[in-house]
Formats: sequence, C-alpha cells, structure tokens
Amino acid sequence: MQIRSFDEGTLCAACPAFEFNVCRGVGQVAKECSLTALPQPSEHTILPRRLICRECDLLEVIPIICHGWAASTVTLSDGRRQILSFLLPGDVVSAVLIFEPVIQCSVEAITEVNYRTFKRTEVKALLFKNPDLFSKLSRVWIEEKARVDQLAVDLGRRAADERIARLILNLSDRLARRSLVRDQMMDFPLRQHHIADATGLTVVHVSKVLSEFRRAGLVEINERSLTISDLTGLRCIANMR
Amino acid sequence: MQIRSFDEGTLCAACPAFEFNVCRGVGQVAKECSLTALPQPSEHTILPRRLICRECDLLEVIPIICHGWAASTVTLSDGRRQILSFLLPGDVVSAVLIFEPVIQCSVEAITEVNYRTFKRTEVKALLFKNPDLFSKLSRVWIEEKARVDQLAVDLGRRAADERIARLILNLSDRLARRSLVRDQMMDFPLRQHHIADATGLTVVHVSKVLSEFRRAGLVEINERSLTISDLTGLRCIANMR
DNA sequence: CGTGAGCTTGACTTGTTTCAACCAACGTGG
DNA sequence: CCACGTTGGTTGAAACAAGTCAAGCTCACG
Repeated sequence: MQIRSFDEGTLCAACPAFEFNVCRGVGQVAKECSLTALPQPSEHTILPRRLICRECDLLEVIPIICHGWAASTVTLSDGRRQILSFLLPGDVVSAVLIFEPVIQCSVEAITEVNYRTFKRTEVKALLFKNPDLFSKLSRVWIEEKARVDQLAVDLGRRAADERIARLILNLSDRLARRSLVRDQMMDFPLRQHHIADATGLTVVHVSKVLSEFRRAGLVEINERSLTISDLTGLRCIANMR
Repeated sequence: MQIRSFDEGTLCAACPAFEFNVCRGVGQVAKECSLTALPQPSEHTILPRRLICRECDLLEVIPIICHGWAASTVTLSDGRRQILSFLLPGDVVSAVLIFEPVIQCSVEAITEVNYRTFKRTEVKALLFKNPDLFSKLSRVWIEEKARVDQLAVDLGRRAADERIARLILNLSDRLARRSLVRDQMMDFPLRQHHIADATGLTVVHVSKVLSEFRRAGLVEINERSLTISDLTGLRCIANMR
C-alpha cells in the first residue's frame, strides 16, 4: 500500500486547505474553489529529517503539504523536544502564517515531503475578496486550535497508554478523511521517537507501551504501516481508564 | 492592593481585545478603535466558581472579561480537569467564537467576574469593514494559539517545578502588561487546585512545590496576593533545569 | 566490515500520585 | 453561643508510572 500521496477530489472535500494545492491544473476542482486567481504556487521537495522551516524564521509564504508527513516541533535549549502536530497531505503548515510572517515552531519532514508555497500577501488579499474562502480557512484555523487544546489536555491529564492510543486513533481518523486508510490499515512512517516527542514520553517507554499494545492484539505495526486490529479495545484505552 | 480591575487607557494599548470593552462610554478610546458602530454590549456579573459558559454551548455572543479572573477548562468523563488558560481583564473568552458559535471548553469564574458580550454577527460584520480591527483581532487570535502551543510544550516536556514557575511568571507578565503588578507584587486569586489543573499536577504536589519555592525565598503568597521575591531564581527554574 | 539509526528488554531510580491524617478559616443553622 | 460541614492547605509514608541506564539486536548504508 503506497498511498502516502493524495487523492485530489476527496482531499478537496475533506480538507478545505487542500484546495490551495489543487487550484491549478485540476480544472474541475479549480472552478469549485474559486482560487484560480492565485498565481502558480512554487513547489518544493525535501528529504526526511530536513527542516521545511525553523523556529522564528520569517516566512513571506504559506507552505501546504502535498505529499508525505511532517511534524511541527518545539525544541528546548537542553534538547527536550515536543511535537505539536503531525502534518499530513493537505495540511497548511500553520494557519497562523496567513496573518503573521514569523513562525513559532520548526517544521521537519518525516518522510520525503513535497509541498507548495503561496505568497501570504496574495492569499490575504484574496481572502478579503472571497468570503467563502475566508470561512473555509477559518475552519482550518479553528480545527488547528482545537487540536492543540486537545493535545494539552492529553499531555496534562492522560497516562502514557491513553496518549499513545489517542495519537494512533487521531492519525487514523485524519488519514481516513483523506481516504488513506483501507481495512484499518494505513501508511505509518513515524519512528518511535516521533511518537515519544508527540506524547511527551521517552522512546523507551513508547517501545514498552507499543509492545504491550501488540501483545494485547490491539495493533500491528510493520514495514512503515500500521493496522488497528481491535478498534474497540483501542478506543476503550483511549477514552477512559 | 485591590487592582483586580482594569485601567482602561493602559489596557487598551496592551491588549487589543480590550478595546471592545471600552468602545462605549470612553470617548477618546472609542474614536481610536472605531468600534462605535457596535451597539452597547450587554453586561454580566457572576460569582466565583460559577460557569460563564459550558463545553459545547452554542454562543451567539462573544464574552470579554472586564473584571476578575476566569479559567477555560476541559473536564474528562472521569473528572480529570485541565485548565487551558486563565482569562484576565481584557481577554476575549475565546477568539474562536468570532467565527464559530460552539465553544469547546467551559469557562469558569475564579473570582467574581464581570464581563460584557457582543453579538457575533455584529462583530463579524464590522470585522470585514474595518481592516485595522481585523488585524488587531487576528493578533489576539495568534497570541491565544501561541499560548496553548507553549502550554503543550510545558505539559509534555517540563518537570513540576518548571511548570509552576513558568505559570507564575507568565501570569506576572500578563498582569504587568495591564499595570496590575507593583514591586513584583500582584493580586493572585488562584487556589492551589487551579494551579494543579493548569499544570497537570495534583493539588498535593503543587502544595509541596510551592512550599519549596517559599522555603527557597523565591515567592511569597498570602491573602490572595503573590510577590516574586527572587525573580532571577524563579526565571532560572522556569527556563532550564 | 564498521557505523549509526532504530527497536527491545531488564534492572534500577526518581518524580509524582495516592492515601491519610490533621489544621485553619469560614459560614450556617440550631 | 456552639456544633457542624465545607473549602483550602500541609505533611508524611507508601505505591506506582515513567524515566534512566545499559546491553544486545537488526537493518541499511557506504
């Protein structure tokens, strides 16, 4: 299964921001989302572990992921790292960039990542002319905020197994909305250290919990792909306990 | 020291959202922020521990705190609670409400709270006519997001004493911007359970850490007020370790 | 063939929670 | 007036979840 990429039609419906990606070259979609006014976005490809941008960078541009996974991260002076969100195909790197040129966290490619960038000034101008686009982008923005809120609750008040179970379920949901899940099986390029950094745990502990999940028949992980074998069980761990 | 209220001129400068509060009745400020088009906001006062709104409420209105402290909280089914932010005089309850009527967390008064509400439709309409107001509100929105991001990092990657030190310093900064700090002394209506819920710790542990801080001569807390006696020391604990 | 990144496992340590008891302040109602 | 419950804070002992350290394994890569 190699569906780390995007299915344009579906994504456009599931993920408002993605309209940016397809606003050129895909006639049908372009008409729908009235973004044809934007000039051709510039396209970039970067290797795993490389940075798309780094903390405090001045970006005159809004990057949107087209292909691959990335993570937005914050690193403390002593090396501790927190991943604030995983970016999937169709995600805006950060909706904040629409109004503010300086980004507060680094964005690192997990897989090979292909992304396109739009000039902020142009997007902003278009935004005011087009209330439909405006409401779509504000939804993106609101969802982004809701996810960090949720993350804070998870990190503040949930145990290790809950956090990991929820991470898996969240990713699975987001991938499913992009039609990137088939039979509970999905592409899963995360290393355990990504999971650790996203859940505020250590790699060692993540390994132990994941082994436990596997032993309990909840998930199977191999070859950069993950299958949820016991959805109910996983949900159960994720919600309560 | 009883400065839990606001100094209108200062707040208006320090805190864009506060202009909403003063847009009526304060001629000078009203002219500056061109919000006179908005009808008189409705005013409310509620007692400590009461809710301003609850999770999933449908709010056709945007509340802004004028006086007192509140907290926006999320509560899990088993009673675990996480405070996502403390709301001080001049704060919008949640910038999300400008575009989205349903609020994702409860907002609870800590002290007696006085707040005013503005109809979302009216604010929204005004927003499009007034790019200056727009950019001010987007700054509020961005700051709100930055704070949750920071919270997530703290909860994910920092130890108990760091979290508590940072909470105190953050509040002190925000109060200082509102001229509510004199000689490192500020009104501090938080109970230890608020600190616990904000830092993802237990009340017992908060008590221990705070006692430690007091013993080390970092802070003094009494009678609902807090003094930072050793700013450098506190900063040191907050940043590194 | 060596090197480095990633994963697993076990033994041990530590930070935080849990449980419990106790005290102080406060308001309420008899 | 006292008795009482409630809320908030403190402290200590024991339990536990997660971290640290360390060793060993696989795999990919040059």
